Amino acid sequence: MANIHEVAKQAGVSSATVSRVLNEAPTVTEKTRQKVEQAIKQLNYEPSMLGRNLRNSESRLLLVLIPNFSNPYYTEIINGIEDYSVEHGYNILLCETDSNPKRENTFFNMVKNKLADGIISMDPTVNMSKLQDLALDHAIVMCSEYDEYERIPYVAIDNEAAAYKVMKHLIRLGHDQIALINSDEKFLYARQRRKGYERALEEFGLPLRNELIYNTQNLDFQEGAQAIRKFSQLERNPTAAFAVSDTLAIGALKEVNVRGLKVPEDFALVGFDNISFSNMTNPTLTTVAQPMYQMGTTAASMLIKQLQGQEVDSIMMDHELIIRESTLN
Amino acid sequence: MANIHEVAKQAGVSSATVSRVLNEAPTVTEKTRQKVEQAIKQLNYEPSMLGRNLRNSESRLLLVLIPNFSNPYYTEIINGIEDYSVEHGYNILLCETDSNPKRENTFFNMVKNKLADGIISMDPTVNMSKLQDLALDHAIVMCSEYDEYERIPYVAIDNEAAAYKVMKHLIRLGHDQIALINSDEKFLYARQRRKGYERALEEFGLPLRNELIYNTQNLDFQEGAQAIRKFSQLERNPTAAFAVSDTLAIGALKEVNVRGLKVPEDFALVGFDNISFSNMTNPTLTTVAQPMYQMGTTAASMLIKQLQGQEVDSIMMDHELIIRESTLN
DNA sequence: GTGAAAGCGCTAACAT
DNA sequence: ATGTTAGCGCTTTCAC
Repeated sequence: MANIHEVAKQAGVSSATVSRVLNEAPTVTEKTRQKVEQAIKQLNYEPSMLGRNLRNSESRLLLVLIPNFSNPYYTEIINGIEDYSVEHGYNILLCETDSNPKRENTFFNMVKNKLADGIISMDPTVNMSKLQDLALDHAIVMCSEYDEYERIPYVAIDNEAAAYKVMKHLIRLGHDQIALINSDEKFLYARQRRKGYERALEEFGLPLRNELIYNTQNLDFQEGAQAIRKFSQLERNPTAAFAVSDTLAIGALKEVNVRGLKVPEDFALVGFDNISFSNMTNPTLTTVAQPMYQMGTTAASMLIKQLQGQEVDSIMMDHELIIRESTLN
Repeated sequence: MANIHEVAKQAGVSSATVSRVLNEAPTVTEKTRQKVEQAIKQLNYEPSMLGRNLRNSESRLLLVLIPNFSNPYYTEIINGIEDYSVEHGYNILLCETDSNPKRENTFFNMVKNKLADGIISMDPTVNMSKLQDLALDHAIVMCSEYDEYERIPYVAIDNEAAAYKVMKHLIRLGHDQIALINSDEKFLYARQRRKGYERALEEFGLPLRNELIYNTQNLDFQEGAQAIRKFSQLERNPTAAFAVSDTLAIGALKEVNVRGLKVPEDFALVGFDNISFSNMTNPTLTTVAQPMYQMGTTAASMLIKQLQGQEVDSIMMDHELIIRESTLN
């Protein structure tokens, strides 16, 4: 592969001029530009990003941290990030951390190493203090999950309000024994959704029964099914459940079906995230939708603004309760 | 952020020595090494990959091309690629082409530009001739979908044999009106699976009815549902369908349910890919499993071997028919 | 309007 | 065992 000097030689100009043509500098004569462009074609030349990046000390690469590729929740957000970034001359590198600190470190180092310009973290398991250190002299944005102390700008939804809205919906349908299938409460969103759950109970004068709250290890289908099995051992069974993830709700739905109960007649179910499968289950699943694509574009725009030296503020996005068959009355 | 020279100065050595320490060269005295390591700590130094990569003219970054993030089919393969790559000192960049030639070009250029070392393409819509051009002087491997003319090494399964196996299973259950929900036959895998479908019909003496073959635009749920609607208008309805993707099968299942037919009693259904959700549907879905994770590690190992200058051969992996509720008799 | 030359941060060949 | 030096490919200041 030819380099800039060979092109310069071929065109009978200096490498500086070739560089000017590449960067569309306005000072180049039309004639020179044509000579250079011809040489570029002839030699099939492609400028090396590596050289350019080293010189400019930027890589135009953005890192997107997610715990794993398997959760469909992230796909639309990623689409938003990708579209916005590409449109603004950045590429994104999707980084699966597997909640593995070592792996996470690799990605942090890429930023320190100048191999990437900034990070959008959607990983709830991220090492917050390390991320904050990094944020001291690098562009960082959080998406969905965020820093409670607000030292890193984020885009997210009001999880407590969303959970409250779900509960209100179920309570209005007449349910008074509503289970919560929550993820590990080390995650901020889990704590927030639980808060919304509890606030609704309180406001509607329903008792809080701790045995109706099940905390899962992860968001796999199996965990949702496991929650239902656990609840079935109670003396007084719940008649509805709010799962903080569609994947959990789908696993729960499966188990409820297996047990011969009818949804929504015998048991009502609500998920969270509005993943595409949630509309394919039988019955279809009531869930909370976040404006995922828009969250993605917003996060990307915040990051790129940071890279341009601007200050950015955190943003709360709207959410929406989507009522489907699993909670019809 | 400090550079290698400042570290050298701080440690009272030359930058070459610092480089030696960084690269664990065996010729450095223990004493010198300690001095250097201390200086590195003091200055909080991180070597710049950019400088290193430029010098070594490699980026240790691998591109993985997929048409879109939304298809869960790819996740396990990607996990395999990622694990193997990271273990061998490479990072992967997940590239969504959206079947968009412009986007695709961006990624090809990254390889030409030395921003990435090689490509694993899982995109059936990839521009094969451009990819072949690139393969002339760059490391390329295909996964799942491949080059019919075998100019680019691939890892894949025997699609025709898999389709044949599915059909044999359905025929043995007594079905003689079996529909095929196929994707666009511009894709090699679609042509191969159709071939298996037709071969089975022929070998078991069943007539080929063209109206029982529905070609979809994409693999969305809706297309699967649409296929069922189309079949329902026929005078003689099929009693079973083989969908070349679980997503299509799940959409079809939904529509069959909506129409009040029972699966598998009234209608049998088989998918392809064994995505995790295929075991969560009601009834669970019979499908064909590919050794996805292993396909990923294999593809990555082939690519890295290429980068090391070795010749590699294409590999056919095994597949397995997983019989679940949707085809019980 | 264009060229010469320095330098981004690193590594490797060569010299000591 | 360590230092000196050149150069990977590019951009940009400074001359002209």
